[in-house]
Amino acid sequence: MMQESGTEATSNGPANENGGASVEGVPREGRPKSATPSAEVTAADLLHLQQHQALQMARQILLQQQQQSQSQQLQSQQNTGRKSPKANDKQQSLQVPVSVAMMTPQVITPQQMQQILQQQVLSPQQLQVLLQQQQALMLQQQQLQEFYKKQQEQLHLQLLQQQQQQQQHAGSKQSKEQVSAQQLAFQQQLLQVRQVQQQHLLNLQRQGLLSIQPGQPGLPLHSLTQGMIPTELQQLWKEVTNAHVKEEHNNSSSNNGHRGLDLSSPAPPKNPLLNQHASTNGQYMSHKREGSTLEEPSPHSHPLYGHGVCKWPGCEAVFDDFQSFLKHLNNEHALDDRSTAQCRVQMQVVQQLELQLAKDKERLQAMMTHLHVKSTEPKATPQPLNLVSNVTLSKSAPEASPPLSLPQTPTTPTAPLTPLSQSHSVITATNLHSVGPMRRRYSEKYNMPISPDISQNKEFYMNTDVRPPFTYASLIRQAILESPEKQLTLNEIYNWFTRMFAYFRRNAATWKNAVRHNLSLHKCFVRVENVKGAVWTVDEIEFQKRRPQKISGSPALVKNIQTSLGYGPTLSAAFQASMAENNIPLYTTASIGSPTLNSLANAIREEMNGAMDHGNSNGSDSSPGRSPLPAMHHISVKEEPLDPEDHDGPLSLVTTANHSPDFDHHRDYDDEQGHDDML
DNA sequence: GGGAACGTAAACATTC
DNA sequence: GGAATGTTTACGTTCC
Repeated sequence: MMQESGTEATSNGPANENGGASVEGVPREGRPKSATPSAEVTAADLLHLQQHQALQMARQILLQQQQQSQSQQLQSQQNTGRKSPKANDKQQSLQVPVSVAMMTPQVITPQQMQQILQQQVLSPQQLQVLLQQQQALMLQQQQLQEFYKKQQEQLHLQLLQQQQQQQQHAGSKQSKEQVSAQQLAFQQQLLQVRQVQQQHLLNLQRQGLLSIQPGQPGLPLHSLTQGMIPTELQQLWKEVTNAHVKEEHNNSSSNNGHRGLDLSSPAPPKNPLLNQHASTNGQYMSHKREGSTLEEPSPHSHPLYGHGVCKWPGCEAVFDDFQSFLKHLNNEHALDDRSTAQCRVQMQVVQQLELQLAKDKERLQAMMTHLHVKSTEPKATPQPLNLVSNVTLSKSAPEASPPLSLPQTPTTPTAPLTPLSQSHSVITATNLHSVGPMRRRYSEKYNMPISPDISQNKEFYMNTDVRPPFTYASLIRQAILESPEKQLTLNEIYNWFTRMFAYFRRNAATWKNAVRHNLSLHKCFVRVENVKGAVWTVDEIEFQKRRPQKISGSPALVKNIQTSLGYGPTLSAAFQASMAENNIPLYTTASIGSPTLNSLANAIREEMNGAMDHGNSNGSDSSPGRSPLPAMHHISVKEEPLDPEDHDGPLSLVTTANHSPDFDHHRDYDDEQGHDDML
């Protein structure tokens, strides 16, 4: 009735339980983004801490150097009495900008820090990796510190020598040059530290440990991802060197030796960026080809120009002609801090996308591997015939729950392990979400048990909205037989459906009606009045009786088994080609797992024999046309040429086993009559 | 092509 | 009276 749709919302059991399952399923994929920023240490924090430590250390060293130099100058001044007080003031003024310059990049406002904290939340794993790399970096800094100490000692020695010279008659100019040279060396070392930091940071970014949100070109990017960008370094260096230059100029000295360093000079705008890229990320140049954007692009195309729109991130300015765009590009997107930051952002975006792509590729590969499909990469390996035979058999006897197969159990919802059919063995994007009617019905045919499949692919069915390839009758039976008392109320059957299959968590009106319809329609389902109401049980005899067709008695199947090495007529050419192209080892021994072919064959033989023995003692349910005996003989015959190294062999065996009668009945039903159909 | 099994929809009755 | 449950019929599809 149409009331189903109305009752679904208020449905007692199914809706509640279903809702619970659904709710559980949703947060499963949730990501711990809700963690409070203050509760976790971010990469930015670590980086700032590290930078702060390094700069503090460097500043102290510089201060010590300058203080030493200053004290010695004072000493020499006191000794010689030549130095004027002005010179002393200037010498003091020298150290101030250095200190300021060293401190400036470390200044972060609380708002910025909060922004950083909100954006740069790391997981514990990422934090651990980050800490390890931070430790390595700190080690480098320690080495650098040792180097600085050595430098300081050398400087001290030189100053002592200089002092001796001064005592003789030399002026203080040489001392200043020595200090400048030492500071120059220090700055070079500092640059190296920065480069190491940047490289380290980029590595972190590449590893996904540090993600910079696009559209935040402010301080987080400015001071975190780049550590200290070249402009800052230039500023720092300029302040240091200009002080010297100024002082030396004031002292009428001409010493341009340290100005030969590129960074010391106010370089034209292009160079710093290029240098920055070259120094911080060599790959960036090749990937982004940033230099090309600064160069004269080809007249007809430009990476940043398309459809009359500037493709610079966040720009989207429209231009009538290319020249206007070029003018705009050179004017609006010239090299400055903003453009640099935007480049960084874009680099982050690209890196994140690449990372995501790599992850998705890996996931796809894992999925394909799990599904025994070799992805989209064309394979020249021809598909063995056994595969084709397997497919044929699978199609002929689709529902197959191999009693010995598939030892692994999926822990994640990927795809059903149990071979079911050609359409379910190979999960594709189209059939994964098959929402149509059950076009493939397997469990009903040949009395294949569905319990192995359900148990093995429980996670898959529970979490994936894919229609289980079983008939309603089989599912109902399974639900009932899984119950402790082998009886369930209708509502409990509903619950089982919704609990076990994500697919049945929707369209309840349809499938519930079908369940009721099946319960009433099939004689195998017996309604029993119970204390707590009516319950449904399964009459196994009737259940086995229901299908007087197929498998053993099916000439087609027998033919398929006999000619299992041939291409089955039911196998579409396209599917064959696809299988061959993708080298899909559907149910080879590799997919089966541990059992060797011989042991597998023996096991199947034993199962068959046992089943036949069982069936011989109970011929009540056997129809002449359903005897699986011919199939058994075929199995034996097919098994003969099996060679453990022959890849053609096992599949026929496996497939035969796959659609062999209900082995699982041994386990599920204490072998009551699970093999009746076989005879 | 026919029969069987199955899925789906629906009408109707019964029970709670 | 409404919802849940159970029965039955009809029809289309798939498979053999």
